[in-house]
Amino acid sequence: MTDLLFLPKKNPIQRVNAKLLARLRSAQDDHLFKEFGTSADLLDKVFADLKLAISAPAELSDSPSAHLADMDFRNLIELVSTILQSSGLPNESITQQAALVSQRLQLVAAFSDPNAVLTRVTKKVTDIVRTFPKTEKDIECGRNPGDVLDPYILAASQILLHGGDFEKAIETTVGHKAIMIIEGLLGHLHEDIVGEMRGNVRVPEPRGTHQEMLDLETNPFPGADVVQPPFDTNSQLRFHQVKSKTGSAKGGDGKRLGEQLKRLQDYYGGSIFYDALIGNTLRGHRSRSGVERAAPGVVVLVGDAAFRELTRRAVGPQLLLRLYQASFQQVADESGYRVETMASAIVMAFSARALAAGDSFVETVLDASTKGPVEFQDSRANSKIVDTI
DNA sequence: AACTCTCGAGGCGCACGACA
DNA sequence: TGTCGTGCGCCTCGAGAGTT
Repeated sequence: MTDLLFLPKKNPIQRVNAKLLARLRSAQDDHLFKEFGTSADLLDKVFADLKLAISAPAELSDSPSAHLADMDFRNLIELVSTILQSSGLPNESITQQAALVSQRLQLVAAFSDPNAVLTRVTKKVTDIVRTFPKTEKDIECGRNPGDVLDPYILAASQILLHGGDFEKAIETTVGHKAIMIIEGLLGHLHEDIVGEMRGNVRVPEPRGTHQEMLDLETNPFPGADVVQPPFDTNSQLRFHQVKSKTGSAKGGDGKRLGEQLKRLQDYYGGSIFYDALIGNTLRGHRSRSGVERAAPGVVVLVGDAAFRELTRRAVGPQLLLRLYQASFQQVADESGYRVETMASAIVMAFSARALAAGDSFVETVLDASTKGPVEFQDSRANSKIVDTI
């Protein structure tokens, strides 16, 4: 059994389940400066990945790898262009190659295995895009039978937003639903991707019962999304709760999450962070005070400041965008999903139904969203729902 | 195995009290 | 009186637990 480095043997973190312990241990070695001593080493790796027969210029052998890895994307492209030029690459291909090299460099800086991450993200996005609404069934009822299309919102959208145009209102409904699906996707994706970055370990909470109970074997880090084990004698064990935006946490969440973070700190030591990736100010933060009250000493971060701690790079937001853009484009090309196409098909279905019932569109939605057998609608007639349809 | 239920997550608009 | 900080409710989905 290997112990985690830079932490006392008696720290309970040494006794978390073996699989997780191994991931924590390997994260301790997974750092840019440990893999690449100099900027030249880093650039040579990128050239090799892209099968370019070019070597990094000698002067980069004197600069640490972080120098290249932390360059702003535009400056990086400029530098790479110069290097490619002096390497004798034909002028016409330099712009494109410089962009490719720079993108790859940012990915290598962020992940030890960028290809695997890109594949996983693309698969996840593909799966989610498949669930975008396509038929009238998809917008009439969510996956929970209780989530039906609101006919009053639909009427408001038709009349207030689209000058009475029903098809436009359906487009908005389809788009709104798709956006909500995307919100859910990205919220989870951020946590996953940040957890896969160098030096980090993603620690999802187990589902089901006892989600909040700390158990070294089954649930060692309740309240943390990402754990950063120390990478040298001067660094600390760090626990992060990661949110997309400051407003994501609902009332009471700050308090609950703060209590959990506090418990982790009391048990394992180290420092605790409450991060929101998107946001440029702490003003208007909905749960800052809640988390601070419950966990005095917690570090609350938004935007760049959060990315700096989570990615240990100066260009964290760019790293994430690079990955997403590559993946979204690929999935869009394959799926060909268009809100307008879906909406017009859905309106045709509604139209047939309204015609059959001799009603207007919204009227049929109103019926579908409010009518049902009494035993489905009245708890007095329904001690236990028996689906008889 | 397939379906349903349940709980908690996501983001946002809104209300309300504190404060300048 | 206007702005800010903070928490709640709404509507959505995901996924484990429970049921058939």
